[in-house]
Amino acid sequence: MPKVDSTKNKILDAAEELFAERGFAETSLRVITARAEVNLASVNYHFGSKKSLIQAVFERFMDSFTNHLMRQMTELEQSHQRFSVEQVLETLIKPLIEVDELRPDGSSVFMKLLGRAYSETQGHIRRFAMQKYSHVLARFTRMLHKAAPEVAPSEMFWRLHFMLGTFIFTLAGHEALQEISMSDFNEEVNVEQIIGRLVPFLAAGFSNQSIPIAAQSVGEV
Amino acid sequence: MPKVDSTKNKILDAAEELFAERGFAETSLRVITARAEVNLASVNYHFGSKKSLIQAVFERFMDSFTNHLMRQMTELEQSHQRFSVEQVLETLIKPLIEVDELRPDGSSVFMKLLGRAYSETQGHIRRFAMQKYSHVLARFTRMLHKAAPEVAPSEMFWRLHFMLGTFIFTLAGHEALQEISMSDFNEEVNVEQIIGRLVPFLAAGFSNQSIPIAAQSVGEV
DNA sequence: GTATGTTTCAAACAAGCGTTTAGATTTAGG
DNA sequence: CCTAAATCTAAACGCTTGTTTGAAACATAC
Repeated sequence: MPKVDSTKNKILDAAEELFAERGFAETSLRVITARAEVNLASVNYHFGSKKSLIQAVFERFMDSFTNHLMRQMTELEQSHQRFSVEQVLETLIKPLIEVDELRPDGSSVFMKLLGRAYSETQGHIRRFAMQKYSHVLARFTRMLHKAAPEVAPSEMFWRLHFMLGTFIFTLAGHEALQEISMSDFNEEVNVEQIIGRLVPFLAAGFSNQSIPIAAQSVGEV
Repeated sequence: MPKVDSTKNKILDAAEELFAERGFAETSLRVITARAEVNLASVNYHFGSKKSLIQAVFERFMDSFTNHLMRQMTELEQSHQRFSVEQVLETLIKPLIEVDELRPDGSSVFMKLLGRAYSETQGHIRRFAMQKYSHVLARFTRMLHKAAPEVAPSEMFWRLHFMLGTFIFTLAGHEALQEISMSDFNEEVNVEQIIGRLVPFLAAGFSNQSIPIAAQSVGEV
């Protein structure tokens, strides 16, 4: 797919930025088409409705991200017979960063958008994502299980979602945190450094042996 | 403050539920006043604007929560000379649960509302909260530092926000997760059990000794 | 009981929304 | 070059939004 400046793409680009900045409901089609420099009616012509546009925006960057991620997971599996939880988590880093570096301004639109999609609109996007990208999540889960077979499946489920939550939540709001960090500690940190702190934090939580409730059978892969 | 069924309170109660269910932007004053069984104009009469109403809703439950939390922290400080990270995190549990149990239907409105407030509206509520409740956060930070003095201040900052993120994110979306857990593992879990899994997970991450970048001085607990 | 201040109410307001329409313009194929 | 399909455009549609209005209802005090 060549990167053409078609009306459709101009709308997607503008919508992506604006949705990330202001949220879905708070962004009108008029400001989107104004920034994209296209006619108002073209949104409905090309996408049918605003709801479909939101989904199209979400799908475009999510496809890109999951493709990167799948490649990273394959790479890890092929290069290492055994791998750690930390290594599995690290497969997220490159895709997470590269998806944003493609953008012209380079401001991390992806993370903010993901945060919006997760919380907004009664979780309707979330359900869609769980369906369309379930195979990616399943593969990621399988790799985590291989890295830490001592964690029981149901416990694994919860810890995985704890990790996803932290990732999305932290990175979606990272700009505010970066500001505070700068003013409180005179410490300039970029997104990669935040992830660098985040991964060990999560890996430690994930691999934690103290199981709160009933311990299940400890199997093997 | 006696629990009066004043128009003002009826509006706050209805708005709280609806904001949690559907978000701020997606909830109109008309549905709020309809559920509250009051006149549409009374919102502007009592609160001035919708924006002020949102802030009033947020403030009411946040005040209640932070009061509980402050009491819990005092209790822990008075009963133990030394305490663990896990114990500090556990001070969150009761306030988190009790704030919701006050509600008539008992459905965890608080967590959902907090999630909304965190992500929505350009972080405008978040900034307001950081300002008004900064002393609570400061005290919580101080207690964490006392529990784990080996964690450097800047590292502490990040880990604290990782934890906050996970807490809010997980609990805001806990209903979806509970559903999945039910269908995938036939495991019925309540909010307390989720928190029961969450606390050790976070404590392990927080106390993690493997520091990613420059290793600081390693003290003692 | 009348006067004063507060609260409620139905109705209307202007503004913004997503969407539709119908005609102009551009594009592509024979 | 002509035709037919695809795309773009300005204008309007119907609807919902937050807010305002001015009178009615209520409460309180003298």
